Amino acid sequence: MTEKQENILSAALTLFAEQGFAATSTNKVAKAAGVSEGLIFRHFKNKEGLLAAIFEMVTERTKVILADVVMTNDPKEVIYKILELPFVINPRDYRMWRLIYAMKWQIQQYNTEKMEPVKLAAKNAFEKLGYDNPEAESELLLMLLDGAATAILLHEPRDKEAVLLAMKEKYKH
Amino acid sequence: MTEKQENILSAALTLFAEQGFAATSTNKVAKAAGVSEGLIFRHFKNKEGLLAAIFEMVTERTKVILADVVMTNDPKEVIYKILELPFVINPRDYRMWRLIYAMKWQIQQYNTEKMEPVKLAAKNAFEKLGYDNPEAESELLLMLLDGAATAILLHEPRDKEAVLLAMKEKYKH
DNA sequence: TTTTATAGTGAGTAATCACTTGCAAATGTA
DNA sequence: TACATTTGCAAGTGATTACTCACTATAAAA
Repeated sequence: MTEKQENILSAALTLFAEQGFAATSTNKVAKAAGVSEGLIFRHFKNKEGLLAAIFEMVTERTKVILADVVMTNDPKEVIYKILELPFVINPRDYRMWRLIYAMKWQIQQYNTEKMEPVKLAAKNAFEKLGYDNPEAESELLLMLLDGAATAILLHEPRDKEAVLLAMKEKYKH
Repeated sequence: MTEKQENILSAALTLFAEQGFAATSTNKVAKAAGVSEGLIFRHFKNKEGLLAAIFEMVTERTKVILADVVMTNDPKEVIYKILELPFVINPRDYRMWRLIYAMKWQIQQYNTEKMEPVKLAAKNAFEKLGYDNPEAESELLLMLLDGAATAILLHEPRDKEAVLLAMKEKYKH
């Protein structure tokens, strides 16, 4: 991976996240990355290939982040760790997550699959804790996770700490 | 509002929701609506004007839907009605909501303002019920609402009824 | 009847789109 | 050194883009 390749990926990630994939021309990406437009196609074949490369990068990162949750044994800790996820995102990664969340509405497969192991871990935790309907509870937890992440990425709630506390409260017993 | 104007708005709504605003050409909209391309610009000035007209339509509809929640007095009923919102969406309105939720990531102002009265009603309800931090609780409730709506619009959870039940359970006391 | 206004068309327009090509410079590798 | 490969650029390509313009159709008002 040369420096210019990285520049292209970084510029594309920013622009795709800010303006959307379709609204971002390869010309804009090239200018933002400080390279010729042709180089994008040399390295990534076409515009979709560029998006695919970004998603590959993203998938690797998310695997690392989510691994900790899935490997946890204590059921209550699993739930708490899932709830904490959106609150411990590194602000440097915001553009990455914004891209993922925005693309969800255009491309289906990318997001749901990625969270499947988390959902399974949650379901398992709820089973261990004796919840009435672990399947529904895990579905609900992922909805909450999604909603919290959206709020943080879009309008940064005033008192994040208090919101997290209120969330955990709902899963005390 | 002539029939062709309505056709344009309806076709644009569908296409914008399915493929995104930027990825939908005015040519496509005209063909789907069965009118000449020029007519779009006669009635809506430009492509953004078309989007603005759609959002105006949408804003009127949401006002009607949300009015019922805001006018409710009993605090527990307010919370339940907010939670139920995503579950009682008319499937015919799915494309409308998908467009709104997708556009959230490109245009900021449209969505947050619209939910402000709901958030206020929720905060008021939590205050009446003696919750520790009504501000944080109302923020959390809106996150949950957002997450639930997203799940329903994107991948239609298996047992919606059970999820709603689990949600209400969290606000029993 | 003439005028005015609105609704609608279809063929343009310049600009921008994703993408290709030919060629030069840099970088390995023997 | 010589040669092969990769990296990079500039200048293209045809297709598509949002939008304009000159024009017609309909119909109500003057």
